Amino acid sequence: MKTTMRSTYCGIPRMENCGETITVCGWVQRQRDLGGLVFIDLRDRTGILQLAFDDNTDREVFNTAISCRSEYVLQATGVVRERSSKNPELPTGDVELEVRELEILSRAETPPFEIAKSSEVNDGLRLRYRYLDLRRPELQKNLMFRHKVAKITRDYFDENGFIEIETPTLIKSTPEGARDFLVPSRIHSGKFYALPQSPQIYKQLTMVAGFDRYMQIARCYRDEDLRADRQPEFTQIDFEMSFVDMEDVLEMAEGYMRRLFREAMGMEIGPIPRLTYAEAMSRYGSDKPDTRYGMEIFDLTDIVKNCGFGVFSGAVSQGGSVRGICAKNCVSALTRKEIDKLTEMIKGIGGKGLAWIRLTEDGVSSSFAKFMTPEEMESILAKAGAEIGDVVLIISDAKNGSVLSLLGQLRIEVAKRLNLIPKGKFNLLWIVEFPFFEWDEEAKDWMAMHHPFTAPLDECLEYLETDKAGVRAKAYDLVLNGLELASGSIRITDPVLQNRIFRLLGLSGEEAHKKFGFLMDAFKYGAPPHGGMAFGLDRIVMQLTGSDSLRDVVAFPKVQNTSELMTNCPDTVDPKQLEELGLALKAADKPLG
RNA sequence: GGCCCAGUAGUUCAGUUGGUUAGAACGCCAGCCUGUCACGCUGGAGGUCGACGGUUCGAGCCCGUUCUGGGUCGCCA
Repeated sequence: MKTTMRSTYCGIPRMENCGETITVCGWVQRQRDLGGLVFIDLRDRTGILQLAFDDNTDREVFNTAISCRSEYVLQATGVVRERSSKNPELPTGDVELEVRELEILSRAETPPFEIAKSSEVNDGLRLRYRYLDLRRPELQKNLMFRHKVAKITRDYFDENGFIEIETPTLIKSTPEGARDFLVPSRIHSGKFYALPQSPQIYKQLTMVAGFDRYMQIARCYRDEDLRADRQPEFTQIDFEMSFVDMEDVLEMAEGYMRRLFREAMGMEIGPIPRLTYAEAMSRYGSDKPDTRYGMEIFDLTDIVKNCGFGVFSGAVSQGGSVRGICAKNCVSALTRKEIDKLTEMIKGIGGKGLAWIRLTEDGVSSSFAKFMTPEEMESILAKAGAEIGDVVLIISDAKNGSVLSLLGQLRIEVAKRLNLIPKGKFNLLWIVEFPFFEWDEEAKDWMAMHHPFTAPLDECLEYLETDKAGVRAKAYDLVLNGLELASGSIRITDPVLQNRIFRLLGLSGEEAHKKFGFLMDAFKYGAPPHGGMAFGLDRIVMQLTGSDSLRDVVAFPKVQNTSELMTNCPDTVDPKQLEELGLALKAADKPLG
């Protein structure tokens, strides 16, 4: 084979290059054989260039062109010339390459699916042939954008004095929160490493070590089930700073977002608004609200606490609440049938039902009006701000938290169904003052909502023991269009306070020492106050590219059952490997075959 | 672990109440064609209807089980 002597990319040539001799390499997007005339669209990661062959073309070159099929890899040398009929669809559409030399570098079988711009092919098939799927311009664009985001990220943190430090990926398992992926040790038979869920502890130790500002684009692993916005292995933009409090971290993160939007998107963003967790929950029923649309939650508890509708008054008397949302100008879209579907959805996620009021030109219809006095209905509509054309949806439950989270999900569902979500809009939002503790119904105990190294707000220190529900943390999330983009906190550096927290979380001194002793020890030797956060790189890229799934921004993603279809992993291993590790598999519960 | 959706040609899909030899478009192969760019025209090949079992005189269609893929709840400190 000839040595490759590419002089430029396919997407580059323009009118001003006419007359230049160039060499391009790429894949055949399409070959058009018109008889005495052949065109080949040659594609590389930068775009498409038309190769032209006619009766001035060398006979042998012409015959080679005729034999070219889709996805052959070619090297073509020729002269750039103006086209006699131009193609406004292509950036290179004013020119073509008058080919003098053509080499087939590699032939290709007919691919299992077309490498088309908008090919709607079964996901499984695409993933089995991911290397072909990745030839599609959208995916190439996404991954190149991802590279750009990573580049901007490193530049930003570097310019702000951060040092990228790699932390280990074979670490000690700390079975709290998400499940760890485990890696058996050969040398220490019966012992295991874990893959990190985040570099949390190590990055804190870099602070103790005096690096002052750390960052890492770090691969992280969680052995939990997948979602469209969740992969078992993912990438965090992780950073940590010493001698700071919350404001400093938020400012650094905000600067990063401003830089990213400016350089990657060409957009200027203003100051990022803040909501407390409590406010976010009561207004949006979510700790990651999508503020691109309104439909905020309002409270009807006081109005209906003594009303004749038992469902409402009963919920209130059991300590619960009655709240609603108002869908403006949706009465024609939200038919009785549509509301029935929403009711089903609410029941599917643990709700008891959905009460509604529809305000049409012909009057008010409602699922519960007959139980209410006219004055009560009047007050409800006033509170809802409802006018003709609106639909009010109301949920009651004996548990406040359930009412809010159900309405939060309903709000999203209604917005999706009615297309209320504006496109091309990026709403960033800080959520601050997260609760420190979270009641775990299953364990019947208080757990750390963020992680146990999170510092409580100074003013909450006095009632850590007495009012756990009221303790708030120096923890913060950054939300973009209803998706959690980043999360972080100021850490505890006082060993006394840390031990107090461990006790409150039900960790004995002994247990805490076994799990985190090295961190506690480290803090004895001069720990600077520090804090930081971590962004989800995959999620940032997903949002900024307008992708619906992480799969569109990860080169080789896993599917829902956490396997990877191209390489077919996970897979069984040789018994010899197991033996070396001192592992034996339990017999399958069900006989095979 | 639960729930919902999908699976018919290489791909995307249609397929009537269960009734003859399962169709279309694109792709593929062959021939023709000098300005195409989703080239055009003519012809052709290509199917275990995801798999297994059941009901029936007869199943792509009905029933059961199962596999695969997607979404989601649980889960994700």
